[in-house]
Amino acid sequence: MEHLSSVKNSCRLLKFFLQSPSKELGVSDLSRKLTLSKGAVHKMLATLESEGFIRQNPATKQYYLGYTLLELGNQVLKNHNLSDFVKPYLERLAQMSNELITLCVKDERDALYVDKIDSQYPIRFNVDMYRRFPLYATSAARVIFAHCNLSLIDDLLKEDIRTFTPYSFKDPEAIKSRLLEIKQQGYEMSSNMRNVGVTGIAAPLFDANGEVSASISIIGPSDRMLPLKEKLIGQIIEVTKEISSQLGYHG
Amino acid sequence: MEHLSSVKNSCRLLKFFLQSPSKELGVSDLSRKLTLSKGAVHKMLATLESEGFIRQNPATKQYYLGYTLLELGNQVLKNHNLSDFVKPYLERLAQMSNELITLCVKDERDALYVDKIDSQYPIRFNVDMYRRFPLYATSAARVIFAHCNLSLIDDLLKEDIRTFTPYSFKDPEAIKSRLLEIKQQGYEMSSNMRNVGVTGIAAPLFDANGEVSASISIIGPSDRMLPLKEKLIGQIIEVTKEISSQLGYHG
DNA sequence: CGAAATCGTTCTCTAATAGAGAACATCGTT
DNA sequence: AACGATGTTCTCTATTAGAGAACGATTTCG
Repeated sequence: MEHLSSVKNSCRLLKFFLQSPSKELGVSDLSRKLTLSKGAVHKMLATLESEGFIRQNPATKQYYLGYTLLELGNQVLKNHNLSDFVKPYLERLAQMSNELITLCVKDERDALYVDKIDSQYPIRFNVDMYRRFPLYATSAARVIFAHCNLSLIDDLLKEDIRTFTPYSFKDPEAIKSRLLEIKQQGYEMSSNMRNVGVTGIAAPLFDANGEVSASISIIGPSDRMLPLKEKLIGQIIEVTKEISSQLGYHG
Repeated sequence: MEHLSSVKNSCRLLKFFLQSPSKELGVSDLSRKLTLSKGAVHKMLATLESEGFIRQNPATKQYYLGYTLLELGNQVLKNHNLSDFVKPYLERLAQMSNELITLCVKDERDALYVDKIDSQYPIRFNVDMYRRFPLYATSAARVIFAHCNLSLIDDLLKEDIRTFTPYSFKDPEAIKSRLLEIKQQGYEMSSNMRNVGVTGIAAPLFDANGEVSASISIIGPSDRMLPLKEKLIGQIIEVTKEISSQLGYHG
């Protein structure tokens, strides 16, 4: 099955803005990074601009992401029924713990947070919403990862492991055995993996088919989280079980 | 200048999800609506799926917008400095009026709300964020429209006027003369144009070049807004003048 | 229950074009 | 003034985009 090359390259172009530190990018820069000719990149940009996906700064002649992408991104959120369904449960957890509560979903080989309720503490942890990260990187992601096919797990762990702190997993085998643990005990708790001094507790959401494609987590400073860990683990398991059964899961 | 046809068609395909009532669309449906062959649409969808812009529901075989678009849309918001800059002023207006405050921007021939602060009243008006609408449709948009080139104005008013209520403008000449009024008095106030029983008051933001590409508005139920209109007009003009001068405008 | 319609997918084929590369115009810098 | 960077425009051909037909699998309906 062949893909449309120019479409694929345009998608790569747009996504390049996600990993670029500057919000405006030039033709030459893009052509180098994407290893495409300047002419080709220019034609792609012109086409994307005509559809509102890209705009050009008249002053700098450089290009930036257009509002049409904002419209489309918002549509993705609107389509996402799970958030609406889960929201009341997140709020309940937030009230019980007063820490950051997140809803995390899987997308192919990545995970991302699609909803959250912030803690009310003056010192609180914050997550980047709507940004991809590896399935092994955070508690919320790992608890989903643990329920994935073994083939996906092996496949992903074959690649280079991205570490975020000195305490992050870096050995594929260590991750794999942790995933087994997670699956057995039904939740995941970890500290310092993604951010030093931060502890996350996460539990999976099962849908009617018994599949796990989302998770809920409580995240906060370790000094507040660890003393309450038994209580928090109990709460998150209770709530996620209730959601799963509401989703039609009989496990 | 030729555009890349497959890229253009893929953009059209993605945008079609914005105007579709259902969040999942099939190949046949899309091919009919876009007047493209099923084979071509299928190839586009497969390519977009490989880049995370589209996903397929295995159960229904239909397609829906992917999380990558959420990432990109979020990036657009992050890049948008104006919101950060303007936010404190919006909050000030919100405190003063306790009605919905919006930040509206122009994008080509459309306008969209990119930021807002909700009213605290139990009965309050709400706007769709990040959705395009015509430059003549709302107070917030018209106050921007009034400062556009005459060529753009004439161009846009040549097309069919979309009306939203029985009170919406539908005559191009009426709109044009209203735009002159707006430009002269420096603000716009209107009722029932977009939603019956709703009144909006809007004033433009001038940048350092004296251009208007954004506006701020106060929107609420007419029965609360109208008795206070002098006060509200004064407040919004005061605040927008302050923002404009902070943006480097000396007018 | 079986026929017919509709679906998504795959295939073939050629007219159309995507993309490399060179040339050009316009900057700001040295 | 010359240079190096940019964005833009051009030419040209190997590639491919997209129409249309055919496929198997579902679903619909008589």
